[in-house]
Amino acid sequence: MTPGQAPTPSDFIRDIVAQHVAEGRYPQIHTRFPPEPNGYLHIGHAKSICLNFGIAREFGGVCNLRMDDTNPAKEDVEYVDSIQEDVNWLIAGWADDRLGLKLKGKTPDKITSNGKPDFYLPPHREHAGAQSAQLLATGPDPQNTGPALEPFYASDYFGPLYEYALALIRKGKAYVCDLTPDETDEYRRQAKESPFRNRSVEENLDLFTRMKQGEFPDGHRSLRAKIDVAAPNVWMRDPLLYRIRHAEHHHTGNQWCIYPMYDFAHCLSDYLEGITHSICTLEFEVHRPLYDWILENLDLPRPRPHQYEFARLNLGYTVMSKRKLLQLVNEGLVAGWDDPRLPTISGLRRRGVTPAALRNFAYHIGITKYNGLTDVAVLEFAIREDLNRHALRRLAVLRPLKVVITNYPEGQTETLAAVNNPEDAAAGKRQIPFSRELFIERDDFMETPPPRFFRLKPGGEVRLKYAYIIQCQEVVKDAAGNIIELRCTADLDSKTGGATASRKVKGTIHWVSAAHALDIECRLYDRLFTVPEPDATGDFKQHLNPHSLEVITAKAEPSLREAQPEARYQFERLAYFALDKESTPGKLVFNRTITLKDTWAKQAQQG
RNA sequence: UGUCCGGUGGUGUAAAGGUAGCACAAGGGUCUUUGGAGCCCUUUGUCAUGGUUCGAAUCCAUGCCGGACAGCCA
Repeated sequence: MTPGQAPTPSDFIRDIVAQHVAEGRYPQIHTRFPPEPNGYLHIGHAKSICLNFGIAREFGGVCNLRMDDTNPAKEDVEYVDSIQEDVNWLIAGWADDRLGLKLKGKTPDKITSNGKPDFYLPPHREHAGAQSAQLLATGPDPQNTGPALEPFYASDYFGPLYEYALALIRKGKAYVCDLTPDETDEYRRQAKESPFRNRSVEENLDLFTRMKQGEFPDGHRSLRAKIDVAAPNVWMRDPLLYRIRHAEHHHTGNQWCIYPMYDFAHCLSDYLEGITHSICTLEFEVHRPLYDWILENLDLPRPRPHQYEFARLNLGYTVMSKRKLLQLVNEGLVAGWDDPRLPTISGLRRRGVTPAALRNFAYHIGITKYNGLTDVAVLEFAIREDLNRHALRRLAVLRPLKVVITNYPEGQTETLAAVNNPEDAAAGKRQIPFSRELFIERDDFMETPPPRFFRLKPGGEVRLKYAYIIQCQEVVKDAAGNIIELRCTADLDSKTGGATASRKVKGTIHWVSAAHALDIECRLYDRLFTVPEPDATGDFKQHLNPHSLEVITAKAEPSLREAQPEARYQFERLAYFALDKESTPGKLVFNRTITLKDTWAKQAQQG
């Protein structure tokens, strides 16, 4: 969907935000997108990005990008970098002016709000529009004197978070527990109080300080909220707030050996940044009472954020969990996180899917609390819709069959005008060479065709796109009986402007001039799995599609030599393609993004 | 098992007590120098049973079905 003409989406979360805006509840709407840097972003994250940035965009707000990095064991800067790149790519030209960033290295300010001590870290205000996206993607521009910006990091809040933990202890609302992990689980299951639950404030303070100082090994003590061990919601049964991890953190190094849990860190990170609407997926619904409890039990002087949940995306014929994606990558079942068969944002990008198509997809699937399975056809439609409007048309033959035009002079070449995009007159025209020897698609010829086969057959006529009507006179075979060449005659008056140009023939096929054709590598991708729900039962890997990638050498019209990485191409009558990052001038490599709809294939299949 | 959340054509989503609509998919037609795109048409739905009401997808009750959670992961 092109920016500006997109209809404004409507869903239950936007309804809530709209109501808050109407009530004037907040000076500005502030959302956030908080991935954990422990894997690459996928199309499910794209849904969330479109929601959070979309809301910021539609209601004049800001959306912070935040690394939710409270677990040093799983996180890595590689992921931080990829997340920034993917977010930047997806929102560029659409919501990049809503992107909330902060000055590099900045941590929350200790301020006074409404007469009380407070911590606060608002987005840097000076950045605007594409500049911020640029900074995010590539770091500071040497020509730009502006400050370097970076995303927010939950790990930048470890200091304030520690203070909040202390405050909870002082209020008698948190305690240090010596139970082992297994014991803790068992006690919680049985709704039993920890024997350490009623330690004095002084003892808790002492123990927690010593936890921080590194006196105890991993797992030997934890900080727990003192709520209700018999609460029906298990998350309220004295949940852990802090655990001991003697591990190096990608962002804070060796500064800490205690790390806050998600529940403690997330609500307070939202608060610190001034988030108004904290939107997450359904699995956090049962955590909401805890989210609220923590914020309510600290004396926070500014308005508290609130959490809202929506259903995560499930898409047919793929897997979405980071664990499974990581497994595919680590076991070499795909060629890295940006393998074009993966539903990762980087994979989709490499495959040739555009940000607009992804945003359009997000618009079409909507936002609800119903946990369903979205048909891949919806994604495919969104991709085709965008590519159809913008892709440049080119002629290429994937599986070549030689054709000789016997009445066309040997050695003669002429150039024919071809339309770049019938959907967009402004895309102009290009020249393509024609000569006596051509390649056509093997599929476009059948010696004994079924009824309604409108392509070339012995004695039959067909239009060569942008060129002549030809008639097949002779089928040449090798000793084994394979068709190796077709000898045809052309109606030399039938090209555009000619006497017989308007003659009606049923079929039109694509072609390339043999002498001028470029050899290009085409990577033909198909769905990664053979079943709609690979992870429904058993091992998802047993459903991998063995034919998810086929590499072929195709023959292409010479203008493709100038193919651009950011451009999209439609090889007419076949599919959309985009240049792969491994392409070089000496060896052009194209990824098939998606095939054209093929009603003939469907018809042929049905018999 | 407990807690929470859901259930509208094949799929995804609208309808805030008043004509069940949209998109994708499927089928048919039209057009076409892409069997693409476009345009037109068609099929298919409120989980069940009661209740409230002039009127229920919507409110209430019960039942049924599905999902999430029950990590010192997020």
